Amino acid sequence: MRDTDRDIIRNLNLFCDMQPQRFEALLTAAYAQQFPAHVDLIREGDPADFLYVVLEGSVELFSASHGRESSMAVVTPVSTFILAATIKDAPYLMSARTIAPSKLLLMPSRNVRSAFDDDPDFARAIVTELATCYRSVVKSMKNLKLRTAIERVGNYIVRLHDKSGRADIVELPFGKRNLASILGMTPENLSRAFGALQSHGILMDGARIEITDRAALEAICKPNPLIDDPLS
Amino acid sequence: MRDTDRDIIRNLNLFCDMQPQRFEALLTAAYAQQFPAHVDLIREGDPADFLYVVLEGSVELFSASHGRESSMAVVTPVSTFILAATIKDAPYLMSARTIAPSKLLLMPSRNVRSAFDDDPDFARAIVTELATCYRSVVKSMKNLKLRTAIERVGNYIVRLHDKSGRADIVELPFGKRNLASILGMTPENLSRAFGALQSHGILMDGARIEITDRAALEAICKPNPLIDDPLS
DNA sequence: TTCATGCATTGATATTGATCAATCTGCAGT
DNA sequence: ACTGCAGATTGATCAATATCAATGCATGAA
Repeated sequence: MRDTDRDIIRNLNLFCDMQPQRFEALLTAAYAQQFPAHVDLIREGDPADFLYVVLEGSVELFSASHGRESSMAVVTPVSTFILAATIKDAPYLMSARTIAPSKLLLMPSRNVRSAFDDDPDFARAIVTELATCYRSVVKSMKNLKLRTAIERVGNYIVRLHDKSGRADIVELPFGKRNLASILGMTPENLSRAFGALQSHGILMDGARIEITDRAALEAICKPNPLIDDPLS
Repeated sequence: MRDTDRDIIRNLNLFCDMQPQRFEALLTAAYAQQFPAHVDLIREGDPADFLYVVLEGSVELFSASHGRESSMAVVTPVSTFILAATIKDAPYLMSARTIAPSKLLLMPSRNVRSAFDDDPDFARAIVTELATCYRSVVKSMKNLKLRTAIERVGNYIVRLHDKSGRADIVELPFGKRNLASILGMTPENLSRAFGALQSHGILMDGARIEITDRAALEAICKPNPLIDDPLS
């Protein structure tokens, strides 16, 4: 593994408090690998053999049942995914595939679990990480249950706007097909929602969105920090 | 606090590995309290001053935003709620109210956090608990995104049936209004879903449900262990 | 008992969002 | 450049679910 990757991982909240020799041991058992876009990584129901860290690119977590399929989340650098399955030594609840060429780190779950048993600092870091993941799913669920499709799309744009430091123009970080599924709607409806929002402060141009009237946008989509704020 | 309560709490996965004196310290700072039905316990956005344990009764976790409201989960004895907020010292993401007369244990969050800092065994127990909570929300989300209203209702009945040890007749553990909200639909639609399922292996009578043809019920609602199985 | 209240049910209708179909666009590969 | 393909858009229609309204049915209080 390249030293730059090593340092990036080392600086993750999850690993930064680990005892150095434990961290090295964990890394020795792990390996980084480059994947092309649209490659299946894991399949729900399979045993959780590895904990994954996204170093570059992006990964879609999705789930399917009886012919239907839905995206649950997109994981971007630098964060882990399927930590809960790894910890519980339980089957994955979600499948994963790359949506862009991606560099991933694979850590054998057994090693993660034993590090977690031996290193109280690591265990604590995992608690915090899991609590954050939990709260983030709860927020997604509130987003789904308490909002209409248009509100979900509007708030997604508001968040993008904030993440960009309120730039006039923001760009969708992945395809509309994926976004629609994440937001719990069909691509057709996402398209129509974008259309409808153009009279409420935005201007679409392909994957680029110009925010022309933030106040109007907020008026229509009613942001709520207890749903949208990634912190808190 | 009564000794029986003490023993019940002590036997929770979350607390059973704690060092005895830490457990006692935690309990000393905590207090049990009886609440009538339909009492508001916490409001989303408030600081997480206490970790709650449901000893008796049942508690609804719900959330509201701009006039809409939705139940997220019902917590029954013996389990904790809002653990993630307590750990992160972050505001509650959900509100809580009793739906039946309930006995609750309130543990000051500061004490929980310091026990978690000092006691590696407790920290590990919390990890497991949080991982379980996380996976349970993910399952709820899959349930919502991958299924129709009727399938959600059907699978809810299948789960009830299993929990009862496959008794011929099961009883809804709380009101249909709450159930509808949990399952992401209106009470009217829940009513209609029950009606529709009567031609698929069940027989409704108020809050009592007779399962007359489990196979027919499963055929219509297509259970999936990666959504419905509380373990795994 | 009687009333009032809240929940459940039922039917009619409205709205939302999904599906289907056709077209368009932009990019990758040749 | 051309071709082919996947994704995006648009419109028409359909299905699912919500809303509104009316009624019925319990339960508990007076």
